[in-house]
Amino acid sequence: MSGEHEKGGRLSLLTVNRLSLYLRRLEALEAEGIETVSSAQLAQHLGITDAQVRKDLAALGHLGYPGVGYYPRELIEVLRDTLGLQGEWPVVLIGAGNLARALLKYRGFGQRGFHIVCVFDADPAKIGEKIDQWTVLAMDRLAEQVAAYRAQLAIVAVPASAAQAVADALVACGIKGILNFAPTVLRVPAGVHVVAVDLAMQLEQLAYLVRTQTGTDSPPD
Amino acid sequence: MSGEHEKGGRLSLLTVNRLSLYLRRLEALEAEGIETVSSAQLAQHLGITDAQVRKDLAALGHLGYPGVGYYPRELIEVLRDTLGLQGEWPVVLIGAGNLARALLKYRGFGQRGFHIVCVFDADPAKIGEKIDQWTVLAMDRLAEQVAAYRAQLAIVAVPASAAQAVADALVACGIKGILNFAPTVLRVPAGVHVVAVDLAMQLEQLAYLVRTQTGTDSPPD
DNA sequence: TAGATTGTTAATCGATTAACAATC
DNA sequence: TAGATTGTTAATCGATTAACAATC
Repeated sequence: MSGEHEKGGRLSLLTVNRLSLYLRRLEALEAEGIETVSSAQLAQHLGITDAQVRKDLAALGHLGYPGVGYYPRELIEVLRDTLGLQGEWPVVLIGAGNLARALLKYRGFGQRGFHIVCVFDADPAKIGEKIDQWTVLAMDRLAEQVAAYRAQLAIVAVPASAAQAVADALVACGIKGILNFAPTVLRVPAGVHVVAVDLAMQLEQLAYLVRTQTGTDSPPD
Repeated sequence: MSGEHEKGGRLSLLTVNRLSLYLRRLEALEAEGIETVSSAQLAQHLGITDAQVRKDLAALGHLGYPGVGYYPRELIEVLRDTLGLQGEWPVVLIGAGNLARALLKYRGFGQRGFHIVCVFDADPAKIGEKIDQWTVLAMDRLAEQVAAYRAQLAIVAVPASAAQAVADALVACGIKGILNFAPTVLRVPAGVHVVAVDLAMQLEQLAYLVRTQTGTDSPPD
């Protein structure tokens, strides 16, 4: 219905991530009532080159107007379409610990059409517990719920020691994408995707940047 | 004292991230009592090529033994040194909402020498509140605490609308690295580093992967 | 010695940028 | 028309991989 001759799933993940950032910025601009925006303006906001912005957007079609720029309203539509954000995505959450609870309350997912439909935990003490609108379910009800909601995405927020077994169970249920918060590498078969959010690794990266640029040779103290 | 002729701060961030993953794997191997490991074994675990592993590790010195492999014990030492994990890193946390609380309880940071030394929030209702060992402080005490702990790193876990002002305050205090959880692009001066953990973006990336590989053209329902 | 594995080179691959004709 | 800005090409830059001599 929309985006007839899309340019396929050929976008690199680096590009896809930038598209997410463009989308967010464009939504803010539209909310401000801005009518047009140039590649140079978008680029400056994100701290990248204008050529990069044009190349990324040109991959989605002829969306810009020479001499004018881009219309946020039009671009938002195409970006949502490209990123698959026009529909709703049911997501199952595995884990009911501190991080999982924070993710349940995070508003950012819902804004993008991602809805956590149920929460699971292996700990018998947590089963049946109410967290806002959710009730923690036992792991043996995973397959049934994934099927009922036709969920393709899962968030794994369990300890590293349990993560691989959880991933195996998710794959067995037909889950196709896993957002993994456990600090471990998950092995999944081809056709299943894992995106890792590795908090300690990110902090290590930051520490490396600071330590190697500051000129200070070691952390203080 | 350690790592005399280090090969400098020339490592790309992609490499640094892989070093973090090698380190974690090597620690697990050492705990299992494994004496040697080859680049091929490390590569298989991470799903990358053995040439990549050797190239990454060769950048840190001649650490491998032809015909033998690498000794986890030795490599761990060098990796910790390279990543700046030999000392302790005091970190200030801005925000005392759900995500911030989850981060306070996250054990993974402490294992790597990152310690959250204090927590700040702008909401007067939260000031003085006790969260485990921490007491939520007012933002006007930021400069004093950053100086007292000689903190160089900060974690920003506040709403997007407040994030830039928080970043500005952190920069003014001399913070050199910011781990940003707010879904917004932070502008900071040269010499200050930002690493973004953008949860919605990561989920969008996953949705893109699933949608473009499954053959399904749109999310279910 | 034979077998295993490294470190490194050269080749490949992919992503970014500069530049500019085409367009409005 | 003059000015602004796109889409795209070619050049550049950087990261990954294959291959293999050197090493133990």
